[in-house]
Amino acid sequence: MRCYHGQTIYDEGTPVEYWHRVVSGTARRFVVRPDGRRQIIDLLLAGDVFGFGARGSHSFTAEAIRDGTVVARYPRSRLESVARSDTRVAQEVLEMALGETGRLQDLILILGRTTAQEKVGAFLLHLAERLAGHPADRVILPISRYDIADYLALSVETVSRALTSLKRNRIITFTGTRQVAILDRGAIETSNPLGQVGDRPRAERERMSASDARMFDSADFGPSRATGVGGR
Amino acid sequence: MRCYHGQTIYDEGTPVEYWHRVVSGTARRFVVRPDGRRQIIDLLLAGDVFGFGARGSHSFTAEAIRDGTVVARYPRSRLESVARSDTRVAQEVLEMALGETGRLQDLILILGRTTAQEKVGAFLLHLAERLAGHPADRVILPISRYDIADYLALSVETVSRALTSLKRNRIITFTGTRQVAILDRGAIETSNPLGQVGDRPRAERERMSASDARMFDSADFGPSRATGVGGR
DNA sequence: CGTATCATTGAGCTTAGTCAAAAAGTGTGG
DNA sequence: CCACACTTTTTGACTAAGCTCAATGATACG
Repeated sequence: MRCYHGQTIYDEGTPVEYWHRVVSGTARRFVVRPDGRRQIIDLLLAGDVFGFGARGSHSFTAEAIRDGTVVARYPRSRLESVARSDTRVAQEVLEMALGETGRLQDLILILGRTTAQEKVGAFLLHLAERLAGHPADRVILPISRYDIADYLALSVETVSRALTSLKRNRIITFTGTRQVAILDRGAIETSNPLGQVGDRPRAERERMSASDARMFDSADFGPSRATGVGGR
Repeated sequence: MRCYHGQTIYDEGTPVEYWHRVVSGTARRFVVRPDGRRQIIDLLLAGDVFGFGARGSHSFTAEAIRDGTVVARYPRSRLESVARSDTRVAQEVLEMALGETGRLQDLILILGRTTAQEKVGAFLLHLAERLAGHPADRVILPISRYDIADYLALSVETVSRALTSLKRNRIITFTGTRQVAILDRGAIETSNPLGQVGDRPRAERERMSASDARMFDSADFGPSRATGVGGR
């Protein structure tokens, strides 16, 4: 199945009939909220398998991003009957599902970052690694700033400004609007809103102390004494 | 395995030896960033299966939240050998993996919301549904405001303010600090930073136009003409 | 009844969103 | 080959929302 830019692969709400794999090109899974905002929840690159989340109907719409994107479809019923008889196939099916899980976890980690610069920086590292198959310091962005914005839950302007800022701070460079070179990987990975590193402000100081204290306190008592709603 | 508040179920970086299921109680999977900030990427309630993401070693730490949380462990090797011979088990294993995927997708949708009030509101609906097994209007929060904050990537203060604000707007009520009643479900689901609804500002007006135009333009030409890096 | 933790509220500051417009690519047809 | 139309990207000014720091209640536990 060869797709053009923006072509729908499957629609939200339609029954799950196939499993899909991106052979080449780029695609996205997304929802459009009632307020018209689009949220991309999964960015699909060559080799990625997708579209088996819900057993009933699709929770998201899938679209090709780049012209010429090729997507392979496997009939669900056939794949599952084969999996029933061949456990190696069943194993592979599971592996593919885990691949999707991994992508979603990565996105959650990126979305959890505080500043736009961190999000965009983490996204670049993530994308570079996925495209190259290993950590790399050059990326050719297969998607527009708009797509990045909808993927990171930021506005386009903020994405653009974050990129400019990263460039000004010599953390990345551009060899073209969509060609990025990562200069200072460490600055992205350990980046901290206030620039300082290694202070361990909150989790250790305030929150972990609770768990730690309790762990040491009650370790000898074994499995606790009370459960009442509200934890401790 | 009966756990106390804050007890580690498995540690980040350790090999994956078991699959886990929450029998009763509540648990969390999280990472602690270099800056000390904790990010919860998965909230685990009774019945949830977890801990099979990476095949090598765990990417996250798992901890019990409430005293008396009971977690069952299934040796990975045994489960997999059984799955190899029994395809029904293999099928179930896949179902469980899909359950995790669903939770992650839900979180991404929540994190993608713009305002704190929307995030917290969506979280309440999500939690109510998971706890009751169906959409419900009463929730007893099994976790603290701190946990909510780390789950939604907000500060505790903002979570607290969002709850107060939802209460002031008669969208929720409290019958206790951790007991919430949802009064106006619609106000949460369609909530919009500016209060207006149904305008479809951006995706339709600016972005979709691109895809739509191209779809109509090139639909008859079939699989496109150019692919060059950078798409359109 | 102290002593933690958990929860709420206030003041000031930083950051991202919004609105608006200009600049830089990209492809098309004359 | 160049001018035009369109999209993508960047930048500016202003506004609004969340984070930080700080302090004050509320609640559970020993």
